[in-house]
Order: sequence, then structure tokens, then C-alpha cells
Amino acid sequence: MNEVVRTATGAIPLARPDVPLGRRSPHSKTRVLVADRNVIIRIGVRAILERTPGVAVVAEATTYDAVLDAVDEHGPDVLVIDLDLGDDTTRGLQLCEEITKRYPHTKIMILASTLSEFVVVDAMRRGVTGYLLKDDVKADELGKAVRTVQDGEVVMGKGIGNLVAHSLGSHRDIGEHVTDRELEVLKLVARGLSNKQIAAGIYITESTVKFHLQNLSRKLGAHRRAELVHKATAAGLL
Amino acid sequence: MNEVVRTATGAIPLARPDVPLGRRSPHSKTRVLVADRNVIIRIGVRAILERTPGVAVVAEATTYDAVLDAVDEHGPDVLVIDLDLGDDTTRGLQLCEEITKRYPHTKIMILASTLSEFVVVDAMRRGVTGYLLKDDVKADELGKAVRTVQDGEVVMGKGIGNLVAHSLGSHRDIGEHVTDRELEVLKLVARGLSNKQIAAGIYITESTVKFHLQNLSRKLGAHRRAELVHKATAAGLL
DNA sequence: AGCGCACCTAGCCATATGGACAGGTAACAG
DNA sequence: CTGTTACCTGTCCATATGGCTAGGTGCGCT
Repeated sequence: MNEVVRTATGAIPLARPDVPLGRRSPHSKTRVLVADRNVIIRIGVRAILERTPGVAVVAEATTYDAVLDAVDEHGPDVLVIDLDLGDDTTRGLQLCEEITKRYPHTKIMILASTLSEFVVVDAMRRGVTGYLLKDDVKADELGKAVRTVQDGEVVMGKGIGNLVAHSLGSHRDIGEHVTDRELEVLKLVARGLSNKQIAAGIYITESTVKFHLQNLSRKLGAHRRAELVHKATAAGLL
Repeated sequence: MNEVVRTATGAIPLARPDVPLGRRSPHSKTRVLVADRNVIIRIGVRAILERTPGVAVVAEATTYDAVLDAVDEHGPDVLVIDLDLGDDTTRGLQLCEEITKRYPHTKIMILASTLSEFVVVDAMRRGVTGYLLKDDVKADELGKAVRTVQDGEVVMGKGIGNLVAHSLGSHRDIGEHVTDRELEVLKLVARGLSNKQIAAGIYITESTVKFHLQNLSRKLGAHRRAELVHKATAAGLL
């Protein structure tokens, strides 16, 4: 039943055939691209998917650029990706947007390590159609989810749907963009610097530091810098 | 709680033979127990190890209790484990200590998600002989590491060795135990409560809250509560 | 009994912080 | 031109925080 595991780096089974934008023949397999920086996860996902009937992993990628190249080269039906590929989470969101625009045939399913209200909502806006948590998925769910996503349906892990619904009803406009400068200040706060030290460090006044922190606090719904650091961490900003 | 997960093929390779404390015959395989709450990781690690010559995965476990049962039942040569099995990291460390005491034949290799100076040093003290980061390992390293650990050698991922050395030379006595009360206060700090609110919440005075925070700050080497939250998160305390 | 440890309390003081106000600039899109 | 956005600055004030010293209790261990 197993023994399906191929070589680690994985020979690419097929040269890309004609990839029409419409639905493919029911007999052809769902072609999947797996993107994760972690080998163990890549191999694990590959092993799980390849024991799912009608699904085949055509390539793996470990960086944002590699994902783009691989999508372009293989035109997969589904991209299973952990957004945390570089040190810039925002980059992952942009990537999703770009792929849904340029390769509408390729559906995106996020396989995340952590649940971030921030990221989920943003991802949905950018055309992502699936969001699962690594720690939550059962082995068989993953295969099913991929096929469901390919059919254009939305798949969300338990609790995630509720989260999104709750967020949309929330008073604060979540998903509000965190600016570069704010992030810069935030990182220094996390390192325990005072407003004065931060100000001196990046050549702005203490007033401005406080200004950025006020905005950050509003965007993340925090009222103390300790909470700010906590929520920012949970949101994958640090 | 959960049961021990058996092999997918369903065959339990061997009823446990006599397991002598000394080295086993060079022809017998290194018998591995994989413990991780995440299916993808378990399958990934299993796939990687099973393609390594001379290594066989005999069981999987997803909870602390299941690990203990499985070690007792299978007497594996190596336990590959992510300490983050429950919501109590400390429990994982205790588990390691117990296993090295009661089953000295079984070597322990930690396969962690995050690098925590705190945990690494503590783990070493309790007889753990390997520490790798999921995000760092190459596929072939994992197999090698398991065999190396079985031979009684210590394996540490890149950077981890330096970390340990640096820690030991550090002025602050790292690995100093964080008490229950401190942890309780810490969690409330992370949620953005003021000292006064925390005091009222757990029926102690503000002075005591500050006392606990002072001790925590010393133990984690932080000087501001934002930094405290940051480091505590990195140390897996939150 | 003596010891260490977790836990709790008090007071003092300089400084940091949060929250509010009311502005300014530059770049860029419609 | 007008509106939006990121970015920057200032002032005001109440409160929170960090750092310190100097105690107290109860518990388990030797």
C-alpha cells in the first residue's frame, strides 16, 4: 500500500502536456505542486498525496521564486503551499495573488504551520481556495482537500471558517496593511528597546515611534506592547 | 488518549526480542520510534528513514503517554521525537529523563520545530543525545543522524552546538527553572494585562506581580516586558 | 533544626508608556 | 486639482513599568 515514495529530490514524472484552461479529462490525474521549505513536510505531503487515487505530485519548490518557475513550467492543477517560505510572509500573499491572476487554472491551497487570522483573511481576498493547518489535518483529509480544491470549492480546516466569519463581523478592520516602517519599529520593540532607543536607532523622533506603535496597536487590536509582540508573533509578523 | 499508531502495512515487524543493553548485531536494523503530533511529519520522517539502509521505523506515537507505552512495548534503538507533543513542553523533558533512566538502551533524538536555547540545554542534561531542527535537516542527514545517535554519539544541527557552548559560557544561568506562578503571570502579560489587572486577576498584589516579572526577566535575560514575551515565545513557554 | 526554594508583600523613585490632541511633508492615482 | 497613503513631528498628562532594597510565609530535604 505504501512504498510509493520516490527519490527525495524527485524526478519530474512528466513533461508538461497541453494544459487547457477548462476542466481536464476525468481520467487524468490531479497534478500537484508542493511548496514548503521543510524537506520532511515535502516528502510527507508527497507520500500522502501519492497514495491518494487520482492525484500526482509533479514538482516541489522551496522558495517563492521556485514556486513561480514551477507553476509556469508545470501548470499544476493545485498548488499546496506553506506561505512561510522566506522571512517575508507578505511576499507569500503577493505570490498567491500573482498566481491566481496569471495562472487561473492553478488552484491554491495553503498548508500553514500556524493559524493567523491576519493571513487567512488576506489570503481569501487574493483568491486562495483552501486553508489547512498542518497540525490538524488527518492523512486522508489532505488528499480529499486537494481534489475538492481542484473542483473549485473552498476548503477550510475546522475552526478556520468560524474564524473568518468572526473576523468579518469584527469591529476592527483586520487585514489592514502593516507598513514597512511599522514592521521595522515592531521588531525593535520585540528586542526590548525603549521608544527613545528605537528613535535614536532609526533616526526619527520618539513621537514618531509612538505614532507607528499607535497605528500598529490599532491594526492588531493590542493595547500594550507586550500584547503587540504576542499578537504580531501569532500573525507571523516577527 | 490516543493509541500507538502502527505501521501502515499493519505488520508489527518483530515481537520484541531480547533487547540486550549492549550493541546489537550489525545485521539487525536500527529500530526507530517516531513521535510527533503531526501526521505529515510522521509520514515524512518514516519515508525518509525507511529509505535509509539499516533503519526501520517500528512504531509511531502522538502523545506523551503513547510514547512511553511504545518504548515499553517495542524497545526501540532510537526515539525520534518532537518535544511539543502536548501543550506542556516541560512534560516532554521529563519524558526524556524517564526514558533514559528506565530504558537506557533507547537513545533519544529530538526533532524540534523551533530552536530553544532553553530546551536544548535542559534536554542535554536529561540524556538526550541528538537535537535537529525540522527546517534545517536535509533528507539524508536524518538517516545518518539516527545511526550516529544509535552508536552513542551526540548529534546536533548546525548552530545548535555553538548555541550550547555560548549558553554555558553565558553570565546568566540559563536553564534556570521557570516556576508555575511565573508562567501564569507571563501568559497574562502576553495578553496585554497591566500589573494591576494581573494582580486582581489572580488575587495577589501588584508588588508580587512585579516580583515574578523581575525573576522572569532575569531568567530569560529580558529587560522589558515586550522582550520578555518575545523571548518566552522563542523559548516555547507561550 | 538549618537550608533552599517558591511564593508573597511593601515602599521608593526615575523613567517609559499609552492615549489623546493637532498638525506637517512627499508621492501617487483618479 | 483632490484625495489617499505612508511618513513624520509636536505637546499634554495620567498611569505603567523597571529596578532597587528589605522583609515575610510555608514546604520539603538533609
